[in-house]
Formats: sequence, structure tokens, C-alpha cells
Amino acid sequence: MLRIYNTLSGKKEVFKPLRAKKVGMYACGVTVYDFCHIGHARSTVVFDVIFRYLRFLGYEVTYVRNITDVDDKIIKKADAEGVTWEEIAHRYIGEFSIDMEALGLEKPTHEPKATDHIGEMIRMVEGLMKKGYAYQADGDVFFSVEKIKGYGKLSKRSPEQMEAGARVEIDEKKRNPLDFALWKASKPGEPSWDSPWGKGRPGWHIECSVMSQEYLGETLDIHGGGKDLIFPHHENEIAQSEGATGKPFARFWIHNGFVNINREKMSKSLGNILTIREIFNRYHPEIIRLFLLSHHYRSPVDFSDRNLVEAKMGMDRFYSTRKRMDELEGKELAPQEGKENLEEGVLKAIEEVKAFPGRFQEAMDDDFNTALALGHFHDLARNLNALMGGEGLRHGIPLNFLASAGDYFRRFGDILGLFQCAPKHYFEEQRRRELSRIQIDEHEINRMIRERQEARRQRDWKRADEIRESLASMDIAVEDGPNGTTWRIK
RNA sequence: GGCGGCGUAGCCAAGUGGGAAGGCGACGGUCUGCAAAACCGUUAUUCCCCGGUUCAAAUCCGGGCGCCGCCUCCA
Repeated sequence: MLRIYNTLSGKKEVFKPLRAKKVGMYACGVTVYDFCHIGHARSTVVFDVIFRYLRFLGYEVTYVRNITDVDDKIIKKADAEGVTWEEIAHRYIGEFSIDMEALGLEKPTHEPKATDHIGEMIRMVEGLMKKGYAYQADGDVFFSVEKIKGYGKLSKRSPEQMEAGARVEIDEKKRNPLDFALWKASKPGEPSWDSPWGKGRPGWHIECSVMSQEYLGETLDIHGGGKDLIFPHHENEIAQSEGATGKPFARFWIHNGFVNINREKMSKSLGNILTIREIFNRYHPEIIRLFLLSHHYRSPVDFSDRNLVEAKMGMDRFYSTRKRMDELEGKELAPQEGKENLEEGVLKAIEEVKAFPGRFQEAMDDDFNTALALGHFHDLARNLNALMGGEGLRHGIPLNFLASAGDYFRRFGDILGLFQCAPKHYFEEQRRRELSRIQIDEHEINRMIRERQEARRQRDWKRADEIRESLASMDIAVEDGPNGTTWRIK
């Protein structure tokens, strides 16, 4: 039974969609004016995992993630570069798609662009005006916050409190400082569409109200986004949508926590924005997913080199286990002895492996506790390693048992978007990244390995160890296994 | 000023009334020519501090200290 923390109620609630077996989910996407940063990665990964898990539970999920392609920031960027705003939007939609694909994100069911729904936005604004929720001032249209009941119910603050705090910019045209723009008159050269109020463009909030309704109907099962969107964006969406339809807008509100960099908030002013692409240069995308999913989605995560190295170690361990399982395939094993002959430790490992799917689902059912779920994956790896070690094999662990258990990585890992590479490819890709970082020629390494092999054959341990030492000083670790010598970057 | 969150081992991190998960690191062992990897074992008598409720508290309540987010565009 899935339970989800609902920002609206401030509690975990049992999840039940409006229509049995069908879920409508909307997550706020990005504004396309720059490369994606690690914060975007977190948000998109979190909702990607939620999407996948809901489908795993058997729901037919319609997942909508919008693209904001008309906005002040896009216009500003276009001005700065002396190009059209369309060009900026088009460019960063492309870059966004590249990053999302690299992160292994599933494509949402719909990925609508704001500019494809201007007509519907105008109609919703007209509707709001007719109902008295909105008013026109010159070419602008504002939503009148005091007209709607329950404004502030999501962010848990009353309009009075907000005015008391009053850091709101004073706009002469607004009747109330808290009112927000539904439609903005555009200046010459800015993106503009014809409307009953003259040439203009939509406000930011209205696009999500319109696009969610367009693809998912009047009431959504799940609406998500980063914590920072609770106010004002999501609060305003509720006001618009509920004003327009008179129906509840979203039943479950899910908000992900922020990513800090070295314990500081990531911001342009601090100059510590970390793009996804910069991180890809050094780490396999699954490592980034592993790092992000090692924390509960609502907690803040601290991004630092040290923490990422830790995630890489964890991922290496998982793939090492999977590599061992691959190597075992097709090997002849001693026939299985009676169960009573298995040692206690082996039996315990088998029991724990069998318990994995249940434990994984239990963790995910509890508000998508991916950190706990990954803990269970670590247990799985440890137990499988133990079974593949001397003890297990000597006792004739049936290969088909190992194979089906190894399949857990693929099947349940898929829900987290992890463990989907062939181990060989994972290590090769990561090695490629690291080699380019430490600037060492692979052929040189292989030459030294061969030389050491020769020394070992001649039992010249001193020479072999010297070579190993000098490789170590280049951050190369040498490993002698039953199938020969391999190396990796430390 | 208003609203919200957090404080669990050297580090990262689950756990929200009755056993302190898991990972990294460290140390000891098995394996190995020696190592590495892998495995086994050890590594928090106790969860920021003080008080309270309870048969029982990391978990609930009150107070204190410290850190952070939102209230303005923001994933």
C-alpha cells in the first residue's frame, strides 16, 4: 500500500487515484534559457522514479512535464546575445533533451510547450475574468487573490501574513500587492500574441494550469515540483485552476528538496551553479542518479566531490557484483546437495536474497524511500557475493537461483533507473572518463601490465611489485584474479 | 517579522513509541607470491542539550542551543 507525503495536508496519506488504476501526474519542468544544473537533475530524477514506480504498481500513468519556452529570462538572454527569443528557447530545449536522455530519464507521456497552448491560456483568463477572479489594467490581466477562498492553503500562510511580511514589489496597476499576472502586455520586440487585451504574452503560472487541465483533466492525482515552487507558483496554480473549474486542482502535492553545493545554496550570485554536463564529464550518469537517490527526496542533499566519490565507490561495488555473476554464467557447478547440508550462513544469505523484492517494495511504498531501498540493494549485493564466494559454490548453490536473483538488479534497478548497463560497458565508460581526467595513455598502462605479467611468470616479485608501485603512483590499481590481471583507476 | 524544515558513529544516510538499517573509511581475519577485489568479524549502551509524558522515547510534549529553506525569479 503506497503512502505519499502530501504537502497540502503535511502528512503521509494512502495513495488512491481518482480513477482506479489510472494516474494523472504533472511535474513542473524547466524554463529553457540555460543548461540544466544538478538541481534540475534531482527534480527530474525524483519524478522519473515516481513515474516508474507507479507503473510498476500496475497503474496506467499519464505523466506530463511542461517546458516553459516564453519567459522574462529567455527574453533577457536573447537580448544579451542579440538573437531571437525563439532561438534561445529552441537551443536549450535541445540541450535539455540531451541531458535528460543521458540521465536515463523516461520520456514523459506528454511534454507540452507553453507556446503551443496560448489560445487555451487566453480562454482560461477570459473565463476567470467572467467569474470575477481577474481584472484588466492597461494591457495586463491580474488575478485577484482576495476573491478566491483558501489562498495560501498549500504554502500554509494567510494573505494577511504575507502582506505583513510585505517584500512584494509594488506595482501601481495591481489592486492588491499579492495579485499576480495572468497576462502581460508585451513591449515591442518581445514575444507577443493577439488577445482581447491587446498584444501580450501569458504569465508564468497560467501555463501550468492550462497544460495540466488540457492533458489530465480538471483534477490531477499528483502535482509535483521543487520545494521552491510551493510559493508562489503552485499556490497561484491552485487559485487559477480552482477559480476556473470550481473543482479541486490536485489531490497529492509532492515537492522535492534542494541540492546544495558544499553546504551552500546553489545560485548564480554565488557562482556555484553546477551543470549536469560538467558532472557527466567525470561520472557515469547512473552514479549521479545513485547519489541523488541515496537521500530521501524531500531532504536537502549536499553535493560535494567527496560525496560523489562515495557514490562512485558504491556503484563500482554493485557493478563488480554483477560482473562476477556474468562471469559465472555457463560454468559447471557441483550438483546441488541437500538443503540440510548447506551451512547456516549460506541458508541465511539465500533467505535474505529471497526477501529482497518484498523489502524493496515496502521501502518504496513508504513515500518513495529510495535511500532505504538502496540499502536493501546493498544487502542483496553482499549476499550474492557471499553465495558466489567459495562457500556458496562449494555447497552447490543452484545457478538458476543466482541467475534469477541477479535479475533483481535489472528488474528493480529499472524502477530507480539504475544497474541498466552491461557491467563491462559501465566500467569501460567510467574508465574512459577517468583516463581523460588523469591524462594517461591506456596503451602505456597495458604495456606495463604485460611487463609485470612476465616478471610474475618468472617469479620476479621484486620487479612485479615495482611496476605495481609505479602504476599505483599514477592512481592505477592492479588486481590479479583467477582470469588474469585487470586494472582500474583509483 | 511570518511560515516550514533539520540536528543519528570519523564522514554520508535510513529509521517518527518496544531490536540504533545500509554505505564510505578504519582495524583484525580468510584468500593471495605479496597485494587488490570479494567475503567474515569489530567499529553509536545510544540518537545536539535540559526537563516532562509513558511500563517503555532517537521517535510524543515543553524549553534551550545550532544549522538551513521559503516569504522576490528559482528544480
